[in-house]
Amino acid sequence: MELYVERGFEQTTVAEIAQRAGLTARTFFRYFADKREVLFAGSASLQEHLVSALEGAPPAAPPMEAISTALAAAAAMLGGRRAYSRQRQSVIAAHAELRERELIKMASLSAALAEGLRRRGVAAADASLAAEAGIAVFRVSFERWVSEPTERELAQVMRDSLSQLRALTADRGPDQVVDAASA
Amino acid sequence: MELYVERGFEQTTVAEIAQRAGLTARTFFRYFADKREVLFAGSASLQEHLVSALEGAPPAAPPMEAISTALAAAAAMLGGRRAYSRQRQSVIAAHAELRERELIKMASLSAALAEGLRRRGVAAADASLAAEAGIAVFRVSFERWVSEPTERELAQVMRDSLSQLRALTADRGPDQVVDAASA
DNA sequence: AGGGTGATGTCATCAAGTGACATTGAGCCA
DNA sequence: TGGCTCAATGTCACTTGATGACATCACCCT
Repeated sequence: MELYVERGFEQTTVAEIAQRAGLTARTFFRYFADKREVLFAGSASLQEHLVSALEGAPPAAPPMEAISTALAAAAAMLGGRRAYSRQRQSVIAAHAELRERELIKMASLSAALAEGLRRRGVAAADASLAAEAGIAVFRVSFERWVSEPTERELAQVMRDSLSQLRALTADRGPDQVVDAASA
Repeated sequence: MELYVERGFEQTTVAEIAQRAGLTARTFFRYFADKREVLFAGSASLQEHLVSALEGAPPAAPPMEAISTALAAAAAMLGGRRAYSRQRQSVIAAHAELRERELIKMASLSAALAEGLRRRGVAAADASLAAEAGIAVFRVSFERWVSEPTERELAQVMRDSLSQLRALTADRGPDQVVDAASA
């Protein structure tokens, strides 16, 4: 991480990372599948937390409410380290390869949430859609949280984004409003 | 594509691809930034189509309606080649590196849609959220369309998924229903 | 003490990707 | 016709990422 910040991701070689850690490049690859993975080491534990939060939601809660519980757990894990998150995010944002890796982690998160929902008895179709929507909220919220100058809490940003999504999907425009009124 | 199907993505080398095309590896890299990009050559044109469909939506249409128009355009482009889409999808699904690339293409699509919405006068926050939600619908729909045995049209799957998302986000569970009734 | 076990190092090798420069060939113009 | 230009392609050399095979070393257990 030090090296990535100092000289950029592409400009730092695995040999250098290993050297600074007092190890060999070969050893590096025994701990990290590739050069990018260093920045995503914590993502597995984040995923576990989200899933277990999902499991802890009231059984009667509808899918998006359960997702909201999971998002709150995410906020609790990440919300305390805004400075670090900013630094990490700026490294990732600067390199397409890293953004790719981040996206696949998000996709994995989405899949895990969908599976968690299915275990709660949610229909498969609803589950993946709700999970995708939840991840969309996560992504947008996190980005806002690190980039906004205001010091709004991550959990709050997430709640706001979710209700914003609700409003957006509910808004079917003038035509549909007329239809609904005449129905 | 032939080689990727024949022997898998990792097992085929750029030298082999170039040889089958009657070229040199060096020349391959003049056409494709990397080995993965071959499978995503058409994505730029897909993105252009979606954005111009978005621009063509009625100015008064709310964000998600405009997004829905763009999704219809996507369905029109892709809906006719289910067999090819299946083959391509199976190659991509089998390799994490390819899924990464696909995800970043989707993210690029999302960013383009968000920008298109902003040009329509949608607030930035709404725009990115609506775009993300739209891409979520796209992703889920496409996956269903290639994997379902039924021969439902892609456009239809997309419409169904979108209204499903509407229902999911609207469902706030028993508590909120009571609140709403007492309000 | 001796032996197993896990972490690390060493070496060799392959494939991805890139920069610098040479070659070819098609079209064009005086 | 002869020569020029320009784009596409080839050739070569090199760096780096990544992996397999095998050697070593330190430590723990009995």
